[in-house]
Amino acid sequence: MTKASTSYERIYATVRKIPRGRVTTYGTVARLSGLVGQARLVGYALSALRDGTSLPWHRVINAQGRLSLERVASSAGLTQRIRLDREGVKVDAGGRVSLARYGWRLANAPSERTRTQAAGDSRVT
DNA sequence: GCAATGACGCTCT
DNA sequence: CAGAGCGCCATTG
Repeated sequence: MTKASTSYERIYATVRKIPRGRVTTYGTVARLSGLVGQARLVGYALSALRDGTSLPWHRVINAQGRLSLERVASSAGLTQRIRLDREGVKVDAGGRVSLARYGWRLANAPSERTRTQAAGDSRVT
């Protein structure tokens, strides 16, 4: 690891808290890590991981309920699928997971939409 | 120090 | 349900 440290550690710590047999999105991890709206950093941190990691990174998927590794066509994508299936998480043929069923969420977390709305959204309630 | 990249999210079409 | 557009920001070259 070159530097990173704090930000990465936060993300890793959050990922470790993900209960087995459940999946969560990068956005959720980012929020719980204090990086509201910075889901990218989560993916970036996980990309820095390597083989032999004790982190359940396979439980972290994107908000679309898809395995992000499929997106980058990585060989690890298959590994993620196998691991999830082994935990009881059914993955669709297209690499999709039912977030409504396995999605892990917390109540006490800031909403990232707040930021998005203030950015350039005009349809206020 | 600047420019480009990225395991993403959300809304609209 | 799928695709396209826009935003946010740290890491890397």
